[in-house]
Amino acid sequence: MGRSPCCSKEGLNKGAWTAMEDKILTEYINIHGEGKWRHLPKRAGLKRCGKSCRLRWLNYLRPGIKRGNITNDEEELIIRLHNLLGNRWSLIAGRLPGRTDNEIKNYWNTNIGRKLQNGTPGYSITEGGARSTLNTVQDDQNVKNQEWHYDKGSCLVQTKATRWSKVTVSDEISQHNDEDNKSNVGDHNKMKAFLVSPPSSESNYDPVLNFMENLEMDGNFFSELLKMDLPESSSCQGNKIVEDNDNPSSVDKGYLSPKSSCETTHFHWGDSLYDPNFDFLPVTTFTETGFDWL
DNA sequence: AATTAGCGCAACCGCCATTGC
DNA sequence: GGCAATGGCGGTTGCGCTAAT
Repeated sequence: MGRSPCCSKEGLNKGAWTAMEDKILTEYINIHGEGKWRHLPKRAGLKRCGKSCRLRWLNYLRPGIKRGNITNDEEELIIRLHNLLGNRWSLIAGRLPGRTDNEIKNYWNTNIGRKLQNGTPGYSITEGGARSTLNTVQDDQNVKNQEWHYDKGSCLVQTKATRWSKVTVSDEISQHNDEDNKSNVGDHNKMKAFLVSPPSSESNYDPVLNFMENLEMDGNFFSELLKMDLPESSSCQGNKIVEDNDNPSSVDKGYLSPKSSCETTHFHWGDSLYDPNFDFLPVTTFTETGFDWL
């Protein structure tokens, strides 16, 4: 017996939502909160599928949704994030406050993707980057197993979102940067963060996604992010990787991997990630491993 | 003015992961 | 551990609007 549908399709409205439906849904969620989507339509008196209600709420009615007018900063960030993450719109949307995955996906398909496709000046994508890599391996069995994929001469790609433990970017970052500025070393990329490794069962650990998925942004995030002097994407060429099992891989992209479950480690942008006090395997520099997306 | 083509976007669909029993 | 329910995601579709012919 196959799975039952999420809801009966009979007698349900489809297509565009009416103002009345929006009002009913909004009022119901304001009172009862989100969740229980399957039962929501019946309880709220809506002739809609639960999934449809969820989508309508998340993409349109939810408070704080920004609509239209993707700014240049946002567009640039979308491109960079897409270069790293591929078509993982929800992850990308998570870094753009007020934007939904659907909106970003649409924007990509109708604007950026077309510009890239047409070779519009100023629009490019890292050779062999996440998007192209993902497309080439999409049907691979490994995708279903959430394993890492590597493409010769390209960045690494994880094909599905994975939960990671928390990363905290501490106050020391600003202090550290202040010190750098005072000493006039000219290295504004230095950034100290505390990386809390995932449980040992989560073997596919990646610091970039870890950082991405837990990074909290304030109003200055975009401007600060775009001001950073970061390496070119080509820097990912020629690096070697050492995987969890200590077997060197032939892939060209560096990859940080903890050997075991552990507490907290420190790293600097621009510095080697290897910390003798921490059981990380030796890898390439942090900037060369995964932050070429910026 | 009528028709057609292109575009943007909301919504739907199917698959997969997670959760709860 | 197995199964069903639920939630979430990415790909795709189709409608409505607008510009071009």
